[in-house]
Amino acid sequence: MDHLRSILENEAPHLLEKRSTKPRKEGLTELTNATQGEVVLRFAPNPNGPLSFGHARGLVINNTYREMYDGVFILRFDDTDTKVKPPMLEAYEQIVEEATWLTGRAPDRVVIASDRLEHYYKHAEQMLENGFGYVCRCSADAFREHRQAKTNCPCRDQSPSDNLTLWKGMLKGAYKPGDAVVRVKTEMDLKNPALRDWPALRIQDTKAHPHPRPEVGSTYDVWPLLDFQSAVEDHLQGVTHIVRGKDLMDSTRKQTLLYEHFGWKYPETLYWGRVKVHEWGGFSTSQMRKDIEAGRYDGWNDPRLPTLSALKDRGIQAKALEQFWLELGITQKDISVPLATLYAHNTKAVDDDAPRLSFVRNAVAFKLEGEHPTEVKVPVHPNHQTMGWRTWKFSENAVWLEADDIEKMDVRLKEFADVELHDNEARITSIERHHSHPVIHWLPASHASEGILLETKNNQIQRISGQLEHHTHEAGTIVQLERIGYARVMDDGSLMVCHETTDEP
RNA sequence: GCUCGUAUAGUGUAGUGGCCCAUCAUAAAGGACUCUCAUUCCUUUGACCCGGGUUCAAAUCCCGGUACGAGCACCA
Repeated sequence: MDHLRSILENEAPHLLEKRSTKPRKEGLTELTNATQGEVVLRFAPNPNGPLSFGHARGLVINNTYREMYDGVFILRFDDTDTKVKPPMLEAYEQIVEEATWLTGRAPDRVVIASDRLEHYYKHAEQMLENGFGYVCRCSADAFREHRQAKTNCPCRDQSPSDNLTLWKGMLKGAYKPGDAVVRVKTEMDLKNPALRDWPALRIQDTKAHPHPRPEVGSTYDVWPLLDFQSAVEDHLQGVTHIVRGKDLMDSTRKQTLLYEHFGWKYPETLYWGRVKVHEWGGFSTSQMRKDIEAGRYDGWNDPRLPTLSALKDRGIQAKALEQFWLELGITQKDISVPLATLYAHNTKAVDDDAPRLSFVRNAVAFKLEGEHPTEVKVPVHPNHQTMGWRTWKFSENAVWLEADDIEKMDVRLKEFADVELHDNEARITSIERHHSHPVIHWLPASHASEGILLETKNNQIQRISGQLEHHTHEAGTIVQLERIGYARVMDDGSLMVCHETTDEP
């Protein structure tokens, strides 16, 4: 082999040159059967809480396809469970706002499932009339045995008119939750047990568990299950492509069977795998809700929580989230990603516009000794002088230094002077930079006030007090604290570290 | 248990039989620039789960194994 190579090197070196590599695919993979301008996509969260980090994937991917194909993006609230995962009234509005923030535009259409029960009823009736659905009065346990044994349950052979009568009974409240359910007829010997005569609508006690939307409240007792509601709604809205988690694969199969009964064409479907974040592990809206109610967290935008609002409050940009999710793309692999990747995107999104600011943690006062100018000018941003200058005038010779820095004897006060430190005195040895002393950040007492820096570390919120440079940045501005990192100015004037760090276990 | 799905550097990802001694990002290490431990730039390290088969040719196709994940709810 080596011999051959040496021959080639002499005789035909061009054969050894690396050929140019295939261009790397840009953006998301093409959708199958997609026509420009005719793609309809939807993202359907349960409004049982505000959006979390994981939801951002659905929003970003669907919205990106919408842009690629000049299509329609529907935000749909699948709020058909009032007991196990009850919707939260405030979440409806918040989710629309968060989706708009993340994608940079409002959804083309907002659909609320609980507004559309009549449509689902109508299709349930069609199903019963045409004999591909039936009202089943078996208990869940009894049916489970039929499912396992591949045997028909006694209700399966009822005539359409019997089914319709029973259905009217369901609507009138003749049955309690669990006593009757509408099933879609498939085959009881299908290979996948999950698909066998799956349930489409059930009864919920909305007196005990009213729907939180006042216009719905306790009006209805018969509610569709996700597989049915989603399938019918996708058809009604003309959805052409569905991108969703692979946990819903069986749902697709169930729904395809239903579509065949109705004679509809099922949308093209793409799946992604499960995503975990190293720092958070798994997370669920229901669990977060419990923890908040138990007082373990301080509301939905507690910085320790992986909600979109918490991320936003910490200064994570919509652009960074978008880049992050697009980079992961759509694979069915279950993955675990570090937050560092998100932070890298966020740094890129934020750095150019982040004014520099000095924050001296655990500040220690020093007296300045020696000749020096009466003011110092430091740039707002070292790479963009157009952003202006910060001017610090000395009204007294007092400066603040960080506790961790004062162990060093000789330091360079950034942009100012070389000093020697001892006994809370900082003696100026030179204004020009003569030595390679470590450069530290600092503040003149006349330009600093008490400040608080908030940082989440190891799932704890830490409040670090110190001296903060005077500034006029509005709440919401992302600044860079010199030698510390990016932080967001909060409403109360404190600063929140954007990119949390975790100690190695 | 049954059903379905997935396996490429530490983490993600590109790759659809020959442009592959495998792409890009991120992380790590080193360096340049810099009056920040920032930004920017450069360099280096580092991977096709295992075993068979098909083929002139396999990361790519087929079979088997293994690992991981999901579904088997009158949740979404």
